[in-house]
Amino acid sequence: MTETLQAKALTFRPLYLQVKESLVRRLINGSWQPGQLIPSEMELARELGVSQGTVRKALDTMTAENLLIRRQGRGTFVAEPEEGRLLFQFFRLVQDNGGRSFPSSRILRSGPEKANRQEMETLGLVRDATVWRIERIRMFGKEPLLVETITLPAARFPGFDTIEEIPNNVYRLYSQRWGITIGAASEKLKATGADLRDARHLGCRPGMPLLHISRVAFDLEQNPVELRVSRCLTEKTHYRSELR
Amino acid sequence: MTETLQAKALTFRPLYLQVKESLVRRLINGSWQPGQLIPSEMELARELGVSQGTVRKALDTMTAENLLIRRQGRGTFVAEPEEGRLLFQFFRLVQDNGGRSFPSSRILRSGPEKANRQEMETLGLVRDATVWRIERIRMFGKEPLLVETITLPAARFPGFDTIEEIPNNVYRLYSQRWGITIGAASEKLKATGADLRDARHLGCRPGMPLLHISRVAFDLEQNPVELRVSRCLTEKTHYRSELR
DNA sequence: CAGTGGTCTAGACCACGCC
DNA sequence: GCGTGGTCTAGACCACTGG
Repeated sequence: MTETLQAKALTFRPLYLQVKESLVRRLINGSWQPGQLIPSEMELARELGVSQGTVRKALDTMTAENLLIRRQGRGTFVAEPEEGRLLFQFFRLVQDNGGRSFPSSRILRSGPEKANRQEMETLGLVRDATVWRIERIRMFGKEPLLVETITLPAARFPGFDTIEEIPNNVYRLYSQRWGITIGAASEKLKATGADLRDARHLGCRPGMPLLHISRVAFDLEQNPVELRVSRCLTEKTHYRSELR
Repeated sequence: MTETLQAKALTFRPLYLQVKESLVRRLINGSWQPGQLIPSEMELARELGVSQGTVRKALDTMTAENLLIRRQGRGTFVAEPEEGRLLFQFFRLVQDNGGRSFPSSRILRSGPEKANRQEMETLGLVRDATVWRIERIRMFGKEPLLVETITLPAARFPGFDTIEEIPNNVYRLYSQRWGITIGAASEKLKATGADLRDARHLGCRPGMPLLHISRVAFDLEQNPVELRVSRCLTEKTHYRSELR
């Protein structure tokens, strides 16, 4: 770290941010795997040639971003994509009765396609780029909850078409198979009426009000890597948003 | 602060949290007003008999909760309810074209009522408690955006009925008139069809899909103080949710 | 009991805003 | 130039975990 000391007053970057980036790089390039115990503050401080306090500040900001989990007396661990509570970090649909179970999935279609205009724009693709497009229904027990379309840039997910069975938890798959960690997402919500396809899949009448959620998910480097459009029944379920 | 040193190993509370609570109390009881410059870290440290670092940690957590705004070189200020960006902390509706202007309001009705079941439960009221209920339309220019009902416990907002004109920004009113600062809110979103009343006010057909948002807002002590139900057209507007 | 993260302190220097 | 918050360091002690 000492050799990267900045020129004074120009392009000042705090040391702890440089440390943080160096550590995030280890997450990105996979040298630190999800669930793994990382070295202690003292070890990292020695290794990087900075004080323990500076390492701590870097680790604290990463913890605040849900990249790490710190446990007093045990150590600092790489957060697992969608484990435990984190499972619900990106899943905001809650049953009205308070239950927060996780819906199962049934794949409708899956395969390579040409990106449409919306996909090109949100995922930053060139014209006619290939994407993997997955359509599935998600349900609580036997009750259909939503139908969704997931779009992935084929270039970032090579060999996706060779996956034998697409799991319910795809973020975990992205991490395990391609080392892609979803760090943030941005959702746009609208109310819309069910079209004929929605109605068929969800077992409702056409025109039924649906919650339309379009999500762009970003990797640790802030690149958009997934577009997901969900159309959701909200008779027994709602979307929960906490404003802080 | 020294006289409140805790008994060892029992009910351990970090010093900086005690400091934080002591400072939050100044916000609650109004001795620090919105927009005001508060004493510097050094002054607070001296006054409370702790180190500057401990004060800093307290101030940092309060800043993270949007209670304070720190500006290097200038000082630390009490956040103004719904000022600048904070205006949009609790306003998640964005125009599809990217505009984030703030809709105007037209009051439909306003007055005292008996709390209904939902209001009793979410606001923690006794049976037949009096509430203020305000109904209004909000619009971008001449285009109706939503109709909403705001419910306030009369006990927490004495004299609300004497307000000559209810402003667009009610959170600022709560703060100025009753010293009640909204610190957090929780929203439940559903898709629903417009009823006859919605249709009349919003100028749409009955059955039109609407975004139904029901919000409970909390003061700095985590008491629920406002229930707000909004029914929103989403043809040119969407609800934005950032997942981090 | 050793090792980890969590808290607390004290002091130095830096970047920023304002006069 | 001065005062503010922001960074960085070093060291001490505390609370928690697991062997």
